[in-house]
Amino acid sequence: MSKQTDIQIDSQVDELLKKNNLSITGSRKKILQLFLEQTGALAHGDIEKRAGEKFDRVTVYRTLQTFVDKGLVHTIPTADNSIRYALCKDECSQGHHHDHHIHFVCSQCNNTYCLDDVVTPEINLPKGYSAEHIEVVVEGVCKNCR
Amino acid sequence: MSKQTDIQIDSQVDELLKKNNLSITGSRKKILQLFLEQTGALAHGDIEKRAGEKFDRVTVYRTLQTFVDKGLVHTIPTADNSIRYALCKDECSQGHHHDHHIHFVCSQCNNTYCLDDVVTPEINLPKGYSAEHIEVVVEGVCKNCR
DNA sequence: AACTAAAAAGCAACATTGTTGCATAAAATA
DNA sequence: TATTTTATGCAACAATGTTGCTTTTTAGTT
Repeated sequence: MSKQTDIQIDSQVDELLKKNNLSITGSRKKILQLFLEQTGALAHGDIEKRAGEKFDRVTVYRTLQTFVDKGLVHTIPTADNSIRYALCKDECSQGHHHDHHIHFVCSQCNNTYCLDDVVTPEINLPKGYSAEHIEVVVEGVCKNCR
Repeated sequence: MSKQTDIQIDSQVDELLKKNNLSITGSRKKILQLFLEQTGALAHGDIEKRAGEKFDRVTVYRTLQTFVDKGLVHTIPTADNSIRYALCKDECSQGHHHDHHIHFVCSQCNNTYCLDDVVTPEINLPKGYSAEHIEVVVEGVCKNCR
């Protein structure tokens, strides 16, 4: 994958927002850019920090919520009370989430990755339980930290 | 499984605390009792409510932390910023967690269950990643709500 | 049973995180 | 460019989590 120029990212951002019927605003562009600029997932706090104190906290909350509602990003549950958000891949934005990949949290660098090629396994539930969604989060050491 | 009397639960609580080298105090007994009295997992907030405003919030935080440290309870990651805590089964308290079961969150009643009989599956990670712990959370409808 | 050292609980103050209503500003549409 | 719709910023608030310190309770000892 070749590194994109700023201009390329910028137009990619506009396109993504349009595709999801969102008006193009400063905060949405900036936050979406943060997601595109890096591989892992971002917590609300990360975004506030990296946005460079340009946006109100409320705006960040509302923007993230909008992105989740529109299917642009998905949430990743954690055990430390800080939901992570990650960009959905192409298949998501069509309306139904393609949420069948697993997530990986590195215990060293604390980065969160979507392992898009690893499909969630089948789970055999006891009688009476029915599954709507399966979330798999693997904790360990990532390829950059070993 | 037959319903236990209060006295039975009470002595079970003392035993559990002793086994984990914890001094026996009012809040620890009460909180442990809450866990034993019900099947699912509890969030910090649940405990504050059910304890009947008897304990300081700080005490609840510290007690839960102690329980996690000693391996009496384990945490369950969620996507709504409210960590759930659940009692570990016997095998845990020996020192190393027997954390190979999956968790189930009911989208109707919002209860969280440990499905102790459902073992976490093997996950084939990409080259370079190594797993230390695998967490599986299934969301769906539980046997009481369908 | 009383004494003592260690540990936990309670309290107050604070820090962080998340929410709501409303006025203002910016974007989309005509 | 004017108008409508939508998003942002601000202020105030609510909820959640943390820290230091004093008082109380527990467990061990005499």
